[in-house]
Amino acid sequence: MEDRYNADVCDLIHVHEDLVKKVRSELPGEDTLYDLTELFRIFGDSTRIRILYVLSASEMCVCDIAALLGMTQSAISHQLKALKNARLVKSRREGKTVFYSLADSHVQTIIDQGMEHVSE
Amino acid sequence: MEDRYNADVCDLIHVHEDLVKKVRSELPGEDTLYDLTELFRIFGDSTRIRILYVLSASEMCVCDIAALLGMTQSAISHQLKALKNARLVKSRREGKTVFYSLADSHVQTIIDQGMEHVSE
DNA sequence: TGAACATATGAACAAGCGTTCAATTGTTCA
DNA sequence: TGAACAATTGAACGCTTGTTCATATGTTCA
Repeated sequence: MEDRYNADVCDLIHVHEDLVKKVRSELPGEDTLYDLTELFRIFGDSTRIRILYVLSASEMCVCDIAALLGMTQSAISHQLKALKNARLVKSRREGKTVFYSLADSHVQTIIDQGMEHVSE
Repeated sequence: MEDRYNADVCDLIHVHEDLVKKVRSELPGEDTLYDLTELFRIFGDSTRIRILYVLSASEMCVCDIAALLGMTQSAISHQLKALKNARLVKSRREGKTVFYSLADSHVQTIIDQGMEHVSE
């Protein structure tokens, strides 16, 4: 918006101007930032985390996941859609049944890192 | 709740009983699951992600962060509190100023993994 | 084709969350 | 001490979001 980045906020600038420029230039773009935030937002729900955990053990159909987690089929289906939009799970239809599984290895890695953090 | 895990949901069980037992036993406990979800929920906001990005470049005071991101001091302070509760940032007071920085290396790792996922 | 099952979808409601605004706490220095 | 600045805090307001309920789509098999 403005040139002097903090003209109307701080009286004193604590960081060096060149550092500010560096940070500014290294900040990811709007859309990348949006994607990244959206990704973590998807992880930030216990139902979805539970689903991911279950799928890390085995591919599974909607109904089995619902049963395993003690939730309605509809709720699980809605969340699976969100997980699929975020490309965290993929699906495969076999007759009437749709099997879901983890999309790639990043999912497991991210969860594992999170677990490491919380269990310190 | 019940013994037969899907008595009232599916007509047909698609996964093996022993697998179900295995998944059930491997599911983290309630409180661990809560902590993990909470951690990712904190990452799932663009303001907080931006703050973490900024702090990955350098420790910085509240006012500088607010200026850099073009937001109010109050908004940033509220989010810093959330980040601190999640042990993602730490703070250090120097006179009137409070400097914030990333708490440990997990933060960077988790963000990096997320970035890898979204930029595929 | 039609009944039965599995999944998906849309609308609606309640709960949770981020920002703002106003006020307070904490610190420095004249 | 009191004025000035930095940061924190609490209440309130909109907006988002997860679940439920009802309904629709898709598939199989008699």
